[in-house]
Amino acid sequence: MALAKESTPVSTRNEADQEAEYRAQTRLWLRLLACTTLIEGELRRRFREEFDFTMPRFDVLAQLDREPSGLVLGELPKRLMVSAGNLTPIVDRLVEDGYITRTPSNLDRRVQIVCMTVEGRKAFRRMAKSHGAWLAELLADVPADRLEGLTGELDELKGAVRDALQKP
Amino acid sequence: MALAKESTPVSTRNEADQEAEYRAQTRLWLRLLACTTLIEGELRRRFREEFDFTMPRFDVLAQLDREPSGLVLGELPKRLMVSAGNLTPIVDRLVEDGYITRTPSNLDRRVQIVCMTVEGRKAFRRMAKSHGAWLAELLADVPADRLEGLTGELDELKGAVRDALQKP
DNA sequence: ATCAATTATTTTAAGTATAAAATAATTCGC
DNA sequence: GCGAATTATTTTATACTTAAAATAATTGAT
Repeated sequence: MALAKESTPVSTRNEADQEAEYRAQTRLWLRLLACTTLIEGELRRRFREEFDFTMPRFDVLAQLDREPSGLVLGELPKRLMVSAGNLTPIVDRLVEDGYITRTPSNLDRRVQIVCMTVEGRKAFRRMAKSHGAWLAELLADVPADRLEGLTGELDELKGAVRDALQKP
Repeated sequence: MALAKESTPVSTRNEADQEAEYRAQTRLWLRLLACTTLIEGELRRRFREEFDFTMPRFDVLAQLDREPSGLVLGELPKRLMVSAGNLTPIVDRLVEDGYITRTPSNLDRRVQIVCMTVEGRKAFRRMAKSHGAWLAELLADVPADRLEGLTGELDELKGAVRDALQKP
């Protein structure tokens, strides 16, 4: 019988193999986490220092920048993977600071529409430019051809995880 | 001095290339962030549901599990990338719940030594086993040979980012 | 038209993250 | 040994996350 290395049924695999895969999966997860926290921490720090802004605040502006006519408030939590309860004070403060406006819809008075102000748009563009430059600085040593490949692999990883979450 | 990196003189690269690399870098970062938050969110949720435990609490136990004779309290923030101020209540509660002990050192009474209790060790092993199984479930669709390659690439990415942070 | 069910949003509460300031103990030069 | 500097830890303050409960407006069935 041939020693099929791939797709061997789990029942016929010895414990050592199982353990090895466990370790490989854990290593992958730890690397992923390390890379993300490293970059995220630096971006967050710079946002705070340069603009007194947090990432969620920036993310809200980023969404609104793509919607010149504004966005239904309830759409933001869906797009940003942020809970609605958490969004409220963030939007409150963005309104207070003059970056966005919040007005009730005429069609459905439960719904509120948030829209970027002119100054908000200007401020966002400035921050987005810095954001891009910071990322370029942090990723400067990653060869351009590697960027694409890694992005694709992460895309597949995301799909695999999402599928696994769908199953049960 | 310009903000952007200049491994190739800017003058010889056209703006479109520059923009393309910016976009590729941003895409990579967004994928990285998406994968991590997806997995992290699921692990966090299960930890809470199954064990009423948070990731930082688990991480502290994971560190102590490798140190049978205990660990100087001040060592934990360094290893876990968690601030000392934040660690205090976490350790407080682990002590309160009987997972660990905290005793002043004889040699240096400023220093406290934290050590896992027998029950703490047992509880940790149980949780670690679940953690491994959850990860295996989430990463089940990632081919074994891809695991290694991706881990290696992320290692290089981490190194590149770390180098970039060192420079200034 | 009215009332229960649905949907949108806000509030509340407990926990965690981060940074800065405060407190406490120790070490080292003198 | 004494006292300033260092180091360890805690406290404080602000912000964010999450889930659950509360509030408010609208829809749909009768």
